[in-house]
Amino acid sequence: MLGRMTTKDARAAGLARLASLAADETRAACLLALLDGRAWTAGELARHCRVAASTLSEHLGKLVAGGLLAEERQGRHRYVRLADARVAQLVEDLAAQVAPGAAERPRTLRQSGAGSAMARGRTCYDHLAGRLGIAVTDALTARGLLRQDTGFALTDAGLRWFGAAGIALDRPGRRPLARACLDWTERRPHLAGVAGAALCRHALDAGWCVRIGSERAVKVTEAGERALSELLGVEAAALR
Amino acid sequence: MLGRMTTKDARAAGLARLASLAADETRAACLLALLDGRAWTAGELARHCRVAASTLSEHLGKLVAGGLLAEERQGRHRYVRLADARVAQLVEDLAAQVAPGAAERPRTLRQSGAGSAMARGRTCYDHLAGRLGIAVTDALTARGLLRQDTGFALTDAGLRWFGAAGIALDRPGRRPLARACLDWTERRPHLAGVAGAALCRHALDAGWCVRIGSERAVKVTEAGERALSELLGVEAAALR
DNA sequence: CGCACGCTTCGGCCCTCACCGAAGCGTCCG
DNA sequence: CGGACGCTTCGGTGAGGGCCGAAGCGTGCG
Repeated sequence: MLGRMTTKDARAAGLARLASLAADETRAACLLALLDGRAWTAGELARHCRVAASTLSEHLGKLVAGGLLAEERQGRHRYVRLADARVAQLVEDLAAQVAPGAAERPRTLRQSGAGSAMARGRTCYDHLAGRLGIAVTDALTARGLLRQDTGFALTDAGLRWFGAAGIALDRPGRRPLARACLDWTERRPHLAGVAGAALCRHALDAGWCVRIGSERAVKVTEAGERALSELLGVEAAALR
Repeated sequence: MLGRMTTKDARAAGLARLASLAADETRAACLLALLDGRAWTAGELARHCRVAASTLSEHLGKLVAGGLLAEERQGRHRYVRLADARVAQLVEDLAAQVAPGAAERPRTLRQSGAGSAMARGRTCYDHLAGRLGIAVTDALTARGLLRQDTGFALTDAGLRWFGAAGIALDRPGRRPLARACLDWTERRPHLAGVAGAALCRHALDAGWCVRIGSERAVKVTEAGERALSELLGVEAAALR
């Protein structure tokens, strides 16, 4: 491997370097944990992964150097989060690829309890997932606001719906307005991209749903059930 | 890491195992080479990667066992190809993530020659890429056949266009009809998914373009220029 | 039939890297 | 100001894995 570098070699080396960041179980656990879109401290991640703080510190160094994580120092804390939506999508895609067959197996009661809260509704980086995310996506599709049969895009009626609901769709950079994200509990695509993020933010801001516990799970409020029913015709039963 | 397995640990372990398949430079080079969508023999890949046949044999074993590659034995040859479109998309996504900034650098004349043929037109697994792929995608968009502003989906007019052109859009399984694939030379999305694959196959079958050399590059024929101009209004200048 | 060829298996080498505990550094609080 | 706390650096250890050449096995050609 000592020959002069060709373009092809450089691409392969870059790909290998990127993949190696996720090729360690502890770093993979960090990436999955950070998929909730929030910033974690190094200590929280160390406890979550059950490794020494020193070990995790080295992992964070690599993930930050590799561009997958962004860090923010506050006092004696080191907060890290996924660098951007691109990275989040990549981790999601990788996790979705591995999921087939691995996710469903008997769990203990306590875990299945937490699991079912996650399955009901959760955030996936910056948008809604779980049965909640699917229900919203399906409702948008059924009402002709989102088109899934020929790809994945909002319709003109969909654009108007977001406007009427008072949900602004700012477009920063080249991020797509609507994108499909494979839901790993439901095994079906839910709405991601700018529209998914705006909808999730609005749902949290307007009190349609609230975060429960310190994890990614969210719970739909009564006001949220009313709003989703009125605006999208979502059945309350689809959220349980 | 000896505690009882939780669901979370299993997900992280699976993600790490998947990523580790691409975390080696030789295996990464194999995956990138196989992105042309064709089947390579083990020996071809070994020469391509400049490693001993025995080394490459072990790599292929891991990639096949990991589900990334499908193999087919014919006589004393072992042909391998990417397992399916999902895997191809994953490799593309990973490669696109690493590309920013790494792809453009001065090359030798010979390499830049090969590079410019690749940049003009090539296959990306099973669809068209390079300036050719972008030109087609842009033409579809300009004619209102493909919608990119609110996501990525064919329009009803687009569905009719495929029908009128005699290009069948069979939908095997859950693969999306239209999907955006980031072009690593043009840095913009081109058409992938069922429609992209059907269009590419039709272009090759109808002689709109032909493969040149033994690599991924393709060349638009005169008949292809006429057809693309008539059917989509693609300017010949956009293909050079 | 026998040799050439493509691929695989095996043994051994060496490098990489995840892990830990101890020690050090900076921040925050009492 | 001193101690608790969060994080980082460092040295050492051990496991894993990529690499090769040699040898083995099966296929296909002359």
